[in-house]
Amino acid sequence: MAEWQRTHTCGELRQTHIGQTVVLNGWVNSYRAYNDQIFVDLRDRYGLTQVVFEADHAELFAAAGDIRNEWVLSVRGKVRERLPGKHNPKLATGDVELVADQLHVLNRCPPPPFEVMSVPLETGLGDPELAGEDVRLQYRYLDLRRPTLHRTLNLRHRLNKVIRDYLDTQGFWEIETPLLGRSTPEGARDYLVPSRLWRDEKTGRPHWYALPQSPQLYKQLLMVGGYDKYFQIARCLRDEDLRADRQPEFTQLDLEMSFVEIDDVLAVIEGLLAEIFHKCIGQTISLPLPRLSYAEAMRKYGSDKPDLRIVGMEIIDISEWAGSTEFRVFKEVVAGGGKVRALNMKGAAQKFTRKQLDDLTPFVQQFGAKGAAWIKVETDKFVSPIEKFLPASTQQELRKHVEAENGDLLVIVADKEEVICQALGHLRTHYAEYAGLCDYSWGNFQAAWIVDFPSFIWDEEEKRWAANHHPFTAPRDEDLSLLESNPAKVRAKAYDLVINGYEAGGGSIRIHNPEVQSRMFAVLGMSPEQARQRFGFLLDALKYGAPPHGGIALGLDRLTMILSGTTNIRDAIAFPKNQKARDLMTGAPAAVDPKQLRELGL
RNA sequence: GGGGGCGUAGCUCAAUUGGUUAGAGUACCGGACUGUCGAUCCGGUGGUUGCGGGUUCGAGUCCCGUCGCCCUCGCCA
Repeated sequence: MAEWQRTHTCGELRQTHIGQTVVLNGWVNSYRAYNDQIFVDLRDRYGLTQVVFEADHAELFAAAGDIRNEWVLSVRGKVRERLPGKHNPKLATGDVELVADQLHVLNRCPPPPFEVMSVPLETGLGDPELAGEDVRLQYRYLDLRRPTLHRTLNLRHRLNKVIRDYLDTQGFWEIETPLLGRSTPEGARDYLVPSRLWRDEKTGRPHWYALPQSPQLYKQLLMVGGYDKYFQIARCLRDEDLRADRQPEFTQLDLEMSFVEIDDVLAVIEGLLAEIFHKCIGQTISLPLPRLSYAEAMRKYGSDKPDLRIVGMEIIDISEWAGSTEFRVFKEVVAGGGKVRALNMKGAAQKFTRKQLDDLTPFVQQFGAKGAAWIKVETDKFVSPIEKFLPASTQQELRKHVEAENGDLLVIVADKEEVICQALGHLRTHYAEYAGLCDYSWGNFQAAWIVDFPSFIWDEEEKRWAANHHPFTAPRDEDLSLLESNPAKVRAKAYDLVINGYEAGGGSIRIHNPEVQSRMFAVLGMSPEQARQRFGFLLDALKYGAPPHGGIALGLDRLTMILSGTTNIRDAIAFPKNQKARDLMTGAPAAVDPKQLRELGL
């Protein structure tokens, strides 16, 4: 071992080490210089240790005077107990300090573009004056030194390990699938990779691989291949616009099982989740998770990924009541086939000023609604701009129907059903915290399954039915007969895992019957020839004895984000891209050498 | 592609109604200091107010354009 190499980490030294000569390696977190002594806090992945340089060691002391933040040091010295009253309870190593007798500067560091220095996690003070995210992304290797990111990536490591260990005990095999595949239509935009060896004979242009949006097709083929319990921690790529919880490349736990129905898949994932919560963050979750139908989620929460941390803020259909009132706006919407629904914010009436109530209308207009009516419910009356249209008996009926109590605030939107869901759903999440009807503190995890999704949604642009999940998702057996006659009513054997308002995963039971698969393509307006051209290999495979099968994929970046308590997916990824899909550190995407392009025929 | 927010010192921010030489904290440089620990105290360096144009006696501030970053709608089976 080289003399500069560490014998201990910076989070390790305790009173039991007093008197020992040790070597620490690490980065300078901060330094405090006096006439006759210099304190340096040395930081590594494991913690922070105070190093003291004393003036009686003249040469060493002079060298230590040059030390600046983020230098990489090796310090040898003797561990000693701190002076009485000088112990630092904020540090795990705060009872001791290292008195230096030898210093190796392993590397210097210019003043960094932003301050990395961080107070230890155990102080709970967090990172002071965190620099802007774009600067931190440009110097990601510096940002990664912060203990917060160390902690998140450690959590992510444990998540991966727990998944592998648990699924192994359940008999799953981890199998890799190709990154270079064939572009298939439907779904997200592909990232394409040109082939150097193959090109189109007519145009001379290269043929293309597509990077996987998910290993969907391969995992179904593995089922046909007899690998009845498969999983993979797989990178997926989609060339679509980004969000706070979406990256162009992301990681999924991809999983598939044969000879199963919905309950079998959900049971495996519930077992895995319990293990994850227990082993990654020391929490217990109660099983089984609640299941909500898509229809119910939309009706009560206006969303297929409701945040169930919000309580006392449900949407209630009041169409029947509204249609019978003398208020023209309501009557006309109901007569025209629309709906009227109210969001009841329990006990929130007094929190909203007149201005804030007036601002509800522009808020819902973002989602296509014409306006929002509000009612402050008081013991003996309604306070509302539409109060004059509602005689006392009518008010009484509404009060009873929505179970309104003194102090509740009702927000009413009359429109097409989708518009109401959008408007009131967003209203619910947007105002929950202000209305005091949610607990967003870390540790409150509300998970649920959303089931019974519709198989199809109408694509207005293309004037055809489109697969809501994907075209291989099996319809519920009892809905098969509606496939041709009433596609809108067909429910899929699909399920989403929703945690705290995020879609953490989703999957389905697949179609294993070629005849059903053909009918499915027909509904989607795809001719047998088209289907054959696009998915021929899968259709062939289904013919050659495909077992009934189904699976799920969990978004591990999102899961890490949720478990670590951040709302930014970039905080859960070591080297993320920004909102325009750029890597600010490497500068990707970038132009390439024309020679490379010529080789590819581009 | 649409909507919103932001852009001032290396970093985090301030700057009254459009009005004097654009300030502070931190980092950096120099000095002081016998135990600090997000050290403290004194002094100093540091600015094309993202960029371009316009209005005005006068623009960090108002207008137009443009670039960048964030949030969001569309999009993401």
